[in-house]
Amino acid sequence: MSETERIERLITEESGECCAADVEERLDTLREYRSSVAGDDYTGDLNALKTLGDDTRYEIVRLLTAAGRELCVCEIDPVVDVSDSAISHALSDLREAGLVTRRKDGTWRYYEATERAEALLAALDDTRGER
Amino acid sequence: MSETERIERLITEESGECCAADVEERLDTLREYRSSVAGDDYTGDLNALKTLGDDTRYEIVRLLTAAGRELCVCEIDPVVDVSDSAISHALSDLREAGLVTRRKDGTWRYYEATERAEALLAALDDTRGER
DNA sequence: TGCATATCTGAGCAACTGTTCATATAGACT
DNA sequence: AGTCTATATGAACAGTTGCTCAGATATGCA
Repeated sequence: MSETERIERLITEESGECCAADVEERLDTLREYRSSVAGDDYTGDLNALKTLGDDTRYEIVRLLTAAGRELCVCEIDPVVDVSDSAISHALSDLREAGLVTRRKDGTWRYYEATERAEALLAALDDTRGER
Repeated sequence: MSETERIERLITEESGECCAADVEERLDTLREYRSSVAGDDYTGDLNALKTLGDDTRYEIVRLLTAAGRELCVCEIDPVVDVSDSAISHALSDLREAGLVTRRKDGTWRYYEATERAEALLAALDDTRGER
């Protein structure tokens, strides 16, 4: 059973009849949707989602936005329950994904959530409980 | 080097001086941020992010929103380059995460992106290229 | 009832990911 | 220079994840 046949069957059921041209047209439309997606570069989007979609990193970003200000690494350590090293790794990943920014001050490092991170959390907040 | 000492050192540098009460206050504030985060149930948020943060599933959701209408599984199959089974798994995960809805019609299954999925993609679109 | 088709489900495996431990870097002070 | 401290980095390992393959559902129709 080829995909062409399945689409043909679908169109027949939907519209009562279907010729080869209809199948081609439908496939073209689908490929167009696909290429409009693949055309742009969504590597950054995916990276942001992958990065934020981890318990530790998500918790850190929530903490930063709850604080509403930049936090020093040493302020994050006592409230997030993994090793200093894990937090450092997490912050580094978040920064690379464009979800936090870093400011140096002496040996201290201050991290703050970016607009992108806040936009994603807001999108989640706005749609919680939907189905 | 305890975390208390590190916070004490930070406050001293920030404000010139620091007593035990200052340290406690700062830690309380941080724990408050933390509990305001841990208090709510973000399981669903995390699940949505984890689920959307995968190449195949992301591509399917982008395809659905590009289409702007529900699509039959047989319309997704020909343009997404994994097995039927993988697509079925992906759609099932997306549905469980509240990112797509399903409508049955005979043996056909139509899937459509939810508001939540659209909100997340919009957040990404609105903040692309930021730093 | 029996067959064909559309989609789903579970097992198994290769690939990836997050954590910790050990160690490195870099700034501040002596 | 040497030391102390804050954070970062790399390797290694355990746990997780996504894919395919094989087989199961379930709907429509003869």
